[in-house]
Amino acid sequence: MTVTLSDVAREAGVSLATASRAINGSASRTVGSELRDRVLAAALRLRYTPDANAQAMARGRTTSLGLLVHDIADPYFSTIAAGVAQAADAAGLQMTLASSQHDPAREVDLVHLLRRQRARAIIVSGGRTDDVAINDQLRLALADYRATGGAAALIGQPILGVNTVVVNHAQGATQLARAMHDRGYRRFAILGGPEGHLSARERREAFAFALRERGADLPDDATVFGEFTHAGGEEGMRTLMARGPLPELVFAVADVIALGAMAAMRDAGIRVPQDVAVAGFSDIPTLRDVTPALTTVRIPLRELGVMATELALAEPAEEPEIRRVLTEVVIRDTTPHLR
Amino acid sequence: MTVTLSDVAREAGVSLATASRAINGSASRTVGSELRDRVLAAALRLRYTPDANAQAMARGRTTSLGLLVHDIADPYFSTIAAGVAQAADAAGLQMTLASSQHDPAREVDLVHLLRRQRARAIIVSGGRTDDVAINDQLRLALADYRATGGAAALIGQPILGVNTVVVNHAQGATQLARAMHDRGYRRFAILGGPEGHLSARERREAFAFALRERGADLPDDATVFGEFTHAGGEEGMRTLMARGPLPELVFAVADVIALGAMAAMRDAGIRVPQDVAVAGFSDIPTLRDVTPALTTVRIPLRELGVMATELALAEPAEEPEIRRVLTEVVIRDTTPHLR
DNA sequence: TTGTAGGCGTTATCAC
DNA sequence: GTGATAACGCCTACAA
Repeated sequence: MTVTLSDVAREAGVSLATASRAINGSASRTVGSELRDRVLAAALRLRYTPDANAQAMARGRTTSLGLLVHDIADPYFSTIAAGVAQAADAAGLQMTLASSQHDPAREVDLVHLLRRQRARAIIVSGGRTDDVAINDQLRLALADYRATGGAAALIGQPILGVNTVVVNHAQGATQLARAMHDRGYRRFAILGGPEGHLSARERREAFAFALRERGADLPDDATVFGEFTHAGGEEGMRTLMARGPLPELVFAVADVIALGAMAAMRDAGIRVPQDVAVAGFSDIPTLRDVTPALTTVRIPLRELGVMATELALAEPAEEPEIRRVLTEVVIRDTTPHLR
Repeated sequence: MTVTLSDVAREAGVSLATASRAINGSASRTVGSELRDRVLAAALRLRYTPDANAQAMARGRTTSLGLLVHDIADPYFSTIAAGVAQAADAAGLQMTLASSQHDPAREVDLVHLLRRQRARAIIVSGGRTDDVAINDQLRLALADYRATGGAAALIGQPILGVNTVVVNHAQGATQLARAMHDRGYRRFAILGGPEGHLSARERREAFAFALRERGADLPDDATVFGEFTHAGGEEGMRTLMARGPLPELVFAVADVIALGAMAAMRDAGIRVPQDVAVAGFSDIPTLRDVTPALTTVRIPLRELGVMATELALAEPAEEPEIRRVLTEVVIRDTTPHLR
């Protein structure tokens, strides 16, 4: 049914070894041009394709790179994925994309799965939570993977002894808080995402700290927790609206959350920014189509994917390598000067 | 370095065969519970993971499914990908995502690549063009793939003798044209995407035909061609604006194009819908965050991915199976009643 | 139920 | 430069 290299060798009248070398161009050995042409012609005639699995076994390594995301339909991840795809392609690797659907346990399973496939590298792009047990499992799974020759990189928190692209959320959130305070905002609410989500926590805590430093009003219940999704933003905003007097500005720890909040306000007839100002985090590409244009903190998402890929593929060093990425406040139309 | 099944067998004091059966649960043979426990314990102790490549070779099939897209960062494709990921997961398959970056030739290469990997199934989700040579190559590549036991499905045009999910673009475009005419629009322009892109062509021709049937004004140069991207929409709209009197309504053959057009108009100070009405096609999830809300023709994208996966994995029949999907006009705020 | 042995398609190590 | 042949890690008749 399937044409194998032996078939090609027989058809070309050469040995299996020669056929292999002709088609694959061995490292040291070289094949005479006449035989090589005969082999290539035979391969073409028989419509032969090498079996990547067999090659993987014989060579002891594959050519695929695994990318773990929380949700591929989320522009945050699909943008990172585009970066990874680009870098992987440049490195001659195929990308295997696995989605954990926001389930940390599933993420661990997926690392194991990728290890079974003997993927050349694994990139974990979704943020971690403060669940110690799960983090240990993930750390262990990655350690096993690396112990057997796998290369790994994370995007997010460097808590696992693996090469990591660390995004400086606190810096961006701090700058954002100050900029908003400078614009005259004093009463805030925060759509904080999941309580245990580390990046979300970093963003909201830095934001809150910077505000309090300025003496702004930020009661403890100013933060509403919820899912790291559009729906989570809608729901959080509805909670805020039901509560009574609206804040002057709502800081959502992620753009998708901010967009959900804006949708909820639209439905409720609340105007942005006239009635409430809004700021997000990440600067997903979607924002270019949103009006009023959303103020946010820019993370270079696509570059994140590229960097993580490079980091994963880099020569393994003693110490896990950490690459830090700065964030940048981008002020747009949802946060005009207030007074 | 890597722990193999033989190691586990030795550690457990059983034969290779028994270890294999214990860990994998063979079809017919069953393993005594005592031995099984011993094997499982040994595997755990040694942190053994089966080698998927070796299994693939021995079994003659893999557990991965390839998805081809034009651009993973495009919400159209990432939504389809989410559907495929979900269905693939339900079928116990891993998804390998490959992006052709809108290059049809690359798409053909990727099919070959996936064939090398012996992927269990391939789904080609990007629309085809009218390039006969490329289409032949793709057809041939898929035929080769299927001849060696691969399962394939397309989303788009059924021109390749493969199971296909066919979207009825013409129907949606026709209904849209009529609905817009009913609302009083008479002067139109079309942002038509790439000239040779089949889905785009279907949409714009059906739209134009339905309009002319109603006697609406649609000069030949009413259609501006361009890339199937946001940037393509911006550029097309700029061309339209430079041309002189604006049409009453701009029909973009894809939402991303429409969004690009709206961005260009925003920059130019042209108001939607007061100055120009806009309609798109696809109903990508992004639209929920766009204001004014974009009128469009809904394609059930996520379901498309699920259906294509099912179609690919379905029992191979005599005839290639065609599943037709209807589209539905969704009128929103960018196209109010005109007169 | 358990073990033995051959085979899956390539690559790589040796001789020649 | 070319050709046998032994791995690679696992599965699965077949035999016991």
